[in-house]
Amino acid sequence: MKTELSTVDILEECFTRRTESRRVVLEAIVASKDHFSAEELYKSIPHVGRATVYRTLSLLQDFGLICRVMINSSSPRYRIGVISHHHHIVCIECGGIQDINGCGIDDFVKLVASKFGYEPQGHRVEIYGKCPTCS
Amino acid sequence: MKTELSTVDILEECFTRRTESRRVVLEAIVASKDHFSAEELYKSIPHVGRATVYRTLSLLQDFGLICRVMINSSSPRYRIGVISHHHHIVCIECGGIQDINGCGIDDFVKLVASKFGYEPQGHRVEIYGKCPTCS
DNA sequence: GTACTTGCAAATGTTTTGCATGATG
DNA sequence: CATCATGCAAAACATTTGCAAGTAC
Repeated sequence: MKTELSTVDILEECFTRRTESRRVVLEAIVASKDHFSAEELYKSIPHVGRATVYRTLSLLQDFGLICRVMINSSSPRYRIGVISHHHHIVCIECGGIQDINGCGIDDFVKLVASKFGYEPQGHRVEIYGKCPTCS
Repeated sequence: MKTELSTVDILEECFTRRTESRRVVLEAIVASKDHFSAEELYKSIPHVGRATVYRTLSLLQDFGLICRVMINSSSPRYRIGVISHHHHIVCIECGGIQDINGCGIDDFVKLVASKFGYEPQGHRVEIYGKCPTCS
């Protein structure tokens, strides 16, 4: 599974205009190890307006390059990853997020959805618990 | 599966004081068919202050009687139910939410968590798709 | 040059807080 | 009657929008 994102690729493919501001936002996102809030992102990059940060986040979300996760705070946090087929395991102690893939989740979801007559378009599976380090 | 909530029971068990405002808030929540936002709830009940609505929601969440779900809007929505073991299927068309239980989800979660060395404390599974009516 | 982007500031929306007043046990 | 809860208004945040100026293509 390669989540490697080339900022250049994204700039080329997703936006109609390649701009310095977007490049900076993208780099900050790619550099972020874990989840972040819009405001945190904004504060971490000087010289880029708040509105631009929010607008870029919104676009990236539309393109499915980042996704929103709700941990415990009231405001949403973002992280790199596709929202529509999203599953991770969250540590309630340190807040760390780890991807879980290839655990038969996709099949499981498909099964459950069809059981309810739904046409599955996406899913989100979040498991909360203490990670090995914290427990 | 009985999600039957007696407002009186809740008033008795969860709060140190039984008040009219809390009763009204609880009734509005129980009466709500589906998910709702804090603001919607506030507007639906006259004579109860906004702060009281938020405070009551917060308390009920602590008690695990309601849970927050993020659909697509930016602000969180609430619905009756336990957050720690929560799974539902959401229609992306009409926004309807349906509980999914007894599909082996608990076992599945336990399996995945242990695979990653996590001690599972809770989980959230959301499946998105079009419900039979909307598709 | 045209259309898309930006940054700012203001508008909008949401949630929390301080505090005097009122209700509960 | 002590304590907890309320309602209001203000404060604190978070997000969106309007718009003139700047930039990419």
